[in-house]
Amino acid sequence: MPELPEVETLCRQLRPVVLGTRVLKGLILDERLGTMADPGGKKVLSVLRRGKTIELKLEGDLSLLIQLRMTGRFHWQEGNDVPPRARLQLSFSHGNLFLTDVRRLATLKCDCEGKELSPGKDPLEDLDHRRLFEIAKRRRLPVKNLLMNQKVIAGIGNIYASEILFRAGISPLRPASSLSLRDWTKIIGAARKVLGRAVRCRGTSISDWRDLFGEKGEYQGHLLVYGRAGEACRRCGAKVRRVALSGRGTFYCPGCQAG
DNA sequence: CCCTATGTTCCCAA
DNA sequence: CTTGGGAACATAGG
Repeated sequence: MPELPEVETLCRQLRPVVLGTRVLKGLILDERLGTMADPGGKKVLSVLRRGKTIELKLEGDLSLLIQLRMTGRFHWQEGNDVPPRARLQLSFSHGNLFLTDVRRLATLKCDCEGKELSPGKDPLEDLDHRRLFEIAKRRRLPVKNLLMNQKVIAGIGNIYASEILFRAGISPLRPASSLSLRDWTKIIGAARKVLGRAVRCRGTSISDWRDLFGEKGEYQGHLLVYGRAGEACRRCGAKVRRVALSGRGTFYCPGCQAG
């Protein structure tokens, strides 16, 4: 479920809660998650977002890298009740951090080497239209698929890709190679606007996304095309269309995104 | 039974 | 070797 704004929301909420405090105990509750070096007794040094990955850096060069994938969620609970579908528990003196996950697709990687991750560029920081143009000019895949390539841009998923392209006025079906430098400038501007606002709204809760404290986000009220197939475009009144690209629902307005 | 679902990775064909 | 698409992963809901 979580894309950049949802993961960023979790990181921002986690920091004041766990930064500088000590993990008392770490428990893997679902074997499928894999193994983890014992985080017991270690202080949380930083909480970082890299694309859609959350990195908890602990003392002793121990990093926990968590990808929530489709249905992974973090919960902070002051009591010791284990929520349903819990897969990971980190206990602190003042509460517990749980990872729950209905579909069990989330992953945990434990890195004791202190290695740095190298995902794509972050759309809220170092995105450069010239670089994207160079990457795109030899690619024939639809521009939406390139936007969702985490090695190119880290953090954009299926919901925000449609929203960003709508705001940029560019059809998601266009081959990446057909975009001009100016098109990429528009996309970067739209991405910053959409993602920035979504972060301030604490994400999009159209089905089951909830933040660290179980609260819904508010960006679902700002969606202009995602999930609106057959409804009138809020900008031009044309019917919003849904097509499938690589099996993913893709929404756009044929009026506003003709080119 | 069918299809859909906010993600990533593996496999295969071009 | 690269590119891009589909299946798989696992589960729920319409």
